[in-house]
Amino acid sequence: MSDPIVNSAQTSPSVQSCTPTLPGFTCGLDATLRVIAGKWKPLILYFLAQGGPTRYGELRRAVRDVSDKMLIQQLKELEADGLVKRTDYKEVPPRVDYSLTPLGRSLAEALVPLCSWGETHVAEVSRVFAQRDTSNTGAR
Amino acid sequence: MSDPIVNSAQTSPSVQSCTPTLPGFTCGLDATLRVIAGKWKPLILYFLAQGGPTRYGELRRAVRDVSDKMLIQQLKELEADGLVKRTDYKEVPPRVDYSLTPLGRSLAEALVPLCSWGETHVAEVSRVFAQRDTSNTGAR
DNA sequence: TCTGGCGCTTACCAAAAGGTGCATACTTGT
DNA sequence: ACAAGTATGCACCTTTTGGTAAGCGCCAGA
Repeated sequence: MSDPIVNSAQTSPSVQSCTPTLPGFTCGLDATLRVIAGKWKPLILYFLAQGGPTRYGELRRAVRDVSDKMLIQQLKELEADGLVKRTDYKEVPPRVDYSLTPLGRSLAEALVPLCSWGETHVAEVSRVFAQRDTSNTGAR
Repeated sequence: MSDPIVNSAQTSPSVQSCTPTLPGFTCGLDATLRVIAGKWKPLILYFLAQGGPTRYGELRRAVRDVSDKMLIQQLKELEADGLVKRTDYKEVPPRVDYSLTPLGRSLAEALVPLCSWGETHVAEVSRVFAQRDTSNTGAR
């Protein structure tokens, strides 16, 4: 029963700030991930962060390839989770817009590095995907 | 100073750095998200970033609730995508460990803000989930 | 009048994601 | 001898996710 794991930790140069025990989550990242789980949520948050209050239709066109069903659904969840605020101007042709709550805004800000990473490494990412597609004919 | 975010009061567009048109992606965030899609990938990356080279079993125990199938699968993808490196010491009782490539490390670093966000807002997040659970008996 | 847009809902389905459990080849501890 | 651990693979099956298509009430423009 002696511990066979000999972790020769050689001072990780960077990245180290995850509090070990949170109530219910393995770490802060875990908690965050559960909130932004969903194919479009990060994109929605990010878009709203950039554009300010946005009408449904605009959002729909901005987040490419999203369907009404999905967009509405994710927006509802984000709203229920207190990340976005829905404003319904009770007008004749429906008019509604969505904006970030302070909490949502803070999350959106935490997403910025991911966006930057993506921009910086588009080349690698593209290569990766090209490979994924050509390397097989059915799996995945 | 390195912080691009100018968090002013409100109604002002903070968060703005997403290059409008990338080849194939709607923006950098989109690209990133496709790479880290998968329930456990961010957690795996993050954990590896903290612990340095890690053996399979350790990882397995660290990322709570993950099954062998899933862990292996995601590790393979991460490896194929050039984010992690697998080292197989061809030993008698199998011994393998995983570590981040430079690319993987850079991504892991971009995840740090998300982790911090989660830590900072555990309270809110917990509330959200409690609500999700109690607010219904079948939907969602 | 017919068409189309607005914001949103619903029913129905296909695909993907993920879980369980068994198997492997070999070794070490009991 | 036997259970257990090590790193994976595989088959089977359930759950979740997401997409399609249709439609609704209302009004403006052709």
